[in-house]
Amino acid sequence: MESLLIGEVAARAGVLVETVRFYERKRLIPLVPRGRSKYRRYPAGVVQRIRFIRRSKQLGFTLEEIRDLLALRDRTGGCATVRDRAERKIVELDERIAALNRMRAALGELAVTCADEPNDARCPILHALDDGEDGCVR
Amino acid sequence: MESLLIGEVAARAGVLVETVRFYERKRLIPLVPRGRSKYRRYPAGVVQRIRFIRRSKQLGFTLEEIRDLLALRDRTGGCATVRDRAERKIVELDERIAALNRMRAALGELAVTCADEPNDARCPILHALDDGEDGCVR
DNA sequence: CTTGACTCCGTACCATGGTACAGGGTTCAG
DNA sequence: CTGAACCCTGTACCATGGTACGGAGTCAAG
Repeated sequence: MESLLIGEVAARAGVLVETVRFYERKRLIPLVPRGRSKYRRYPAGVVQRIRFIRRSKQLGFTLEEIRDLLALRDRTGGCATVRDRAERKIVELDERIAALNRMRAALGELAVTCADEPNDARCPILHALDDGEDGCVR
Repeated sequence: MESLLIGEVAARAGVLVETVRFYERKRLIPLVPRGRSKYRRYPAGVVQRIRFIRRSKQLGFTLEEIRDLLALRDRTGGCATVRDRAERKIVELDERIAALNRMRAALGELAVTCADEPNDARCPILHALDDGEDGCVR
């Protein structure tokens, strides 16, 4: 079976060579045997693995979480575990969405107030940022 | 008018002393005159300024954007400009929310499929991450 | 044999928003 | 006068996800 040099892997997966080495350092892709030279010799499957990483990132997983997902992918048989990870991530996404929605709503209200009653001497938005209530002391 | 030492400012604003110095380095709060010693002497208004920063952060502004907002706050009379910044930020928040919603929806679908037809040998989620369509070559 | 393209390693750097020292100086109470 | 508690500067470090670069080795074609 023919093996690929890192540049070929990177090109096929759509990432930079440095990124492939970065993923290796982060243990997302395995350390592969080197030939007589010190060149990495990748099996073709690594390209798929990197694409898996890309898609997982698009779904909001961090590299650390993806390492976990890849481990499940490697040891076939953990469908329920994978689903669990997906569901946890969904909860997290929902929380992030809710947080952004709260910001959005707060800022939307300020913008409306400001649009209704603009006041250069005492802009409603700046005023709210100055005096807003918040649990400041942590 | 009495002035405050940095520790007092930090305590009143609810941040660490290092954070106050950090904000000074980032030019979010002014360089203040020092006394006979080299201690910073802050006017009381700086506490309010730091709270302004905190609240702006809560609304999703970056420190760079907050620097901008503070400049508008300093030169009274830019209510329309402030509103413009707020509206741009709202658009950005909407985009981020939409992106997260897309991730959420995609992952939600995968989780449902996986819950309907779990398969340890070929988990629908892992399978989708392996073969998903995406514009890979950039 | 040389040249160009590729690879290697190690390290530094980017943004973001801080946090944590180390090794000093200052200030105030007792 | 001494010690605690504060302040100073400068630098390094944290996570996140890479990107860039220098200097050296390798490989294939011409």
